[in-house]
Amino acid sequence: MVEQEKKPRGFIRSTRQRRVILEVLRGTNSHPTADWIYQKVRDRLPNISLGTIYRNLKTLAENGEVQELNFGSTFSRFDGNPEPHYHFYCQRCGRLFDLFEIPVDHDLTARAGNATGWKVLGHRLEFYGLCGECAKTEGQDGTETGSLQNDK
Amino acid sequence: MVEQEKKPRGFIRSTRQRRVILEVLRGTNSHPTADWIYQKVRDRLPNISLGTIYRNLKTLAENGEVQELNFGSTFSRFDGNPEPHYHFYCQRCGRLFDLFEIPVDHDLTARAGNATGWKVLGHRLEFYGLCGECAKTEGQDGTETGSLQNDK
DNA sequence: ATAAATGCAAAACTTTTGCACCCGA
DNA sequence: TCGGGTGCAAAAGTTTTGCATTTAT
Repeated sequence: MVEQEKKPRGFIRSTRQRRVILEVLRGTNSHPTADWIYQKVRDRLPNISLGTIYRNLKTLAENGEVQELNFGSTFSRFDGNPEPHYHFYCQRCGRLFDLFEIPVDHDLTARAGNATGWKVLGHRLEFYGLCGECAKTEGQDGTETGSLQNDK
Repeated sequence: MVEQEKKPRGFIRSTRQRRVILEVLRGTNSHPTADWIYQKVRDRLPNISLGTIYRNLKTLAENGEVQELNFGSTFSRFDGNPEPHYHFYCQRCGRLFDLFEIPVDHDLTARAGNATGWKVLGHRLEFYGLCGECAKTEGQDGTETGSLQNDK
């Protein structure tokens, strides 16, 4: 039950559902959940099913069109930007931000390979703390940012 | 339903269940799942319930006794070593290894704070690829490399 | 034509929770 | 004593899957 490596499909069809899912995901930088994407896509394709959302997100991730992120939660979030980059997670409001300011350090991957002798292909890096908005209100209750946290 | 910041409890009791869970987790470097821990603990406490495992793992994590890891899967793995360190995930066999060879770079956290102006408290870093054993047998069973987003 | 993709619903899995009872400090 | 902890079972939340049907190529 551990998630293994995934192999890209031979060829993948261009379906209306797949196209809309990709457009929705490319059109936000909020790193949404599958269910959030489902709700958005339903505005344009009312009959789409949640299973199709999941199947397509998996296919798109396997083909490098989107990224699946599994930081600090029981559910996945998706990133429409397939380019490797780092993230920042606000542990107060729960939002996930791109952190383009720190460039991806490919040397780090190489160093890990040299240090272990293994085939290290890449790395994932996520920062955490309080985002600008939440840092301002630090010390206050913290449950009052509820409107922001539910991206789903 | 995004996981928020957790505040340590005032004081936590030392119960038989909590003690055994911690011993089991400290006694392995395999970064096990809650269910694996449950099976192990049951050898010594046959009546323990899975709910108690989860409640204690959460409490222990909140108090800095263990770490919860959420890399690349829908379920959590736990690390009995509370000291910050990096990990390596083998995408072939699914095992998660400690990577003590690369020391934690606290400067990275500081750089992210400077770059964003936010309150960056730390970071999580995980490498992925093929471990020594799996690299040897690469290409044997149709499990291809390169499906995940590699560094370029 | 035919293999991939979809919709629907059920199932699988992981994790949380309500509640009565128990136990450690 | 008494509030935290436990066991049990049910529920919640996320993701996967079987199957008949549709659709892209």
